[in-house]
Amino acid sequence: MSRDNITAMTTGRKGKGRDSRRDEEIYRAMSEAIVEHRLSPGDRLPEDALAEAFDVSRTGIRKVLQRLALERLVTIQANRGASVARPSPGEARDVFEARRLVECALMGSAADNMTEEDLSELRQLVRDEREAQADGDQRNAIQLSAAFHTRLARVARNEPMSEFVGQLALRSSLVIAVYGSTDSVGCDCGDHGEVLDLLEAGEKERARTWMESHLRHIEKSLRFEGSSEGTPDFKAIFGRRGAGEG
Amino acid sequence: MSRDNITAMTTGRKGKGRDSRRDEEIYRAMSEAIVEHRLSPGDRLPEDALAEAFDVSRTGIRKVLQRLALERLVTIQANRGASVARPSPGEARDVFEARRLVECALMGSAADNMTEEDLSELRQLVRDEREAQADGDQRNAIQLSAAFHTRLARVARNEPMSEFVGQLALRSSLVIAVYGSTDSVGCDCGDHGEVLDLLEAGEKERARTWMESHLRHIEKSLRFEGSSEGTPDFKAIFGRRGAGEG
DNA sequence: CCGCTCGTGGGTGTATACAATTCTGTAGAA
DNA sequence: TTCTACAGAATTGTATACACCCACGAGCGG
Repeated sequence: MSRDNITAMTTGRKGKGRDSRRDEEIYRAMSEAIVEHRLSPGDRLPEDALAEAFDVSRTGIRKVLQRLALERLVTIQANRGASVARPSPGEARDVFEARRLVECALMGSAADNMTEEDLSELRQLVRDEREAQADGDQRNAIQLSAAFHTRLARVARNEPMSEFVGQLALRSSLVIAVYGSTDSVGCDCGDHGEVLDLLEAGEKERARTWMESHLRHIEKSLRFEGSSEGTPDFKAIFGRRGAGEG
Repeated sequence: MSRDNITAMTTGRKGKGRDSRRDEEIYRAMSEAIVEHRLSPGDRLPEDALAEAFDVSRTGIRKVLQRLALERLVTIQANRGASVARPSPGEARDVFEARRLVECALMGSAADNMTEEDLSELRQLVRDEREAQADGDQRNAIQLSAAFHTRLARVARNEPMSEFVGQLALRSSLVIAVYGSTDSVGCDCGDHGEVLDLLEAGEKERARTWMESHLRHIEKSLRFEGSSEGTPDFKAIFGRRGAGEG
């Protein structure tokens, strides 16, 4: 969809911010851009430029950046500003380990609480994701994959858990942006539809093991070579020249 | 990583805020006040008053309030300001269900990764908590109980998970503030030291079941009667005609 | 006497101004 | 030529000012 159109609509008049949901809009736009890899890890996020881009003052931008920082999608260094987070290999490992623990643990109550509406929405997401992959639209595919996991977690009807999974899924997109090979997203690690079949059939244990191996498969496809932690590795930065993103 | 010490060191000065970590300071002070029930659920948190209390401008206060809101410790209503969150019964259930899922799942790697230092710090927390309970210092006891669970989660060496547990523990303190009977904290639900013994002995499964029953016990001690969400139900408040209690 | 409308005040939402800090580029000296 | 020191620019951190919104209360009409 067109984030810019939405922005334009709500900004109809450039007057004062009567619209208190503008922050949320900006947050969504930025996190989506990060998840879809239109913003790459390490990219600087100057407040002024963002403020001008969204036609708000730095105040609003700062609020969003702080939130993104709490969610570990951006990194804020004191007096040096914000940039898109670049997860370390350790962070990457933690994120996927957490996902294995949490998402697998949720399969039970997901099977118990699955409704027709859940199922239909999830199957739609699977179709969209397949289509995106078929079209080679990696950006959409990544975003939809994360959306699937997040939506699936919501079936368990536990808000703290589903929110946590949502954050982990977002962070995973960052991890894949840094360490992922081109097909890390889900091409070769099976289809998300499979787990829906298992859940629909009430096969909780098999759903759990499916999710476990699914996440393990993604994690194993990551390539950690040559990225030292903490210090920005100029090797990767110089190598980034030619490729916008893949 | 050892910036906490720096924060503590710089705490002495109350002069002008050239300390850019003042936000963190304020955050800790406020969350601690909430956890220790010095601030009660529903209490208003006007920005001006807080700004004066901490001797900063509203800007800094707003930043902290937004963070606390993201962590569900305070509720921010548009144009109506912030107040200490008042978890609904549903939220309370979700929080404890999430804790059961997550904290139990962490027992395995906690047992694997437990070090001498972990153990000694945890045992110290247990001693402090016992002492607080013996002294009838409920505030400290609550805070220390939450600290124990948070510290224990850190043993699993997974930052996203331990952060999540930390947030859930904080929210639990709020839940107890609203629905807890006086002894909900931990008087009668066993001693935290027990799980340390189990973990030290490598009894993963027993540690898991201990944690499960521990959390279930706390949850069962909650009293949900008479506090409906949002609107206080005046039927229950004034309708003492039919109610046995009077 | 009760209900409705309008005015006022407390408090939040946003923008802007100013101070502090970091980074960059240049000039000078060994 | 190279390293260091300093100055300027750019960007963030913080405070303040002003506009807006909602709640409460007074005044008016039914």
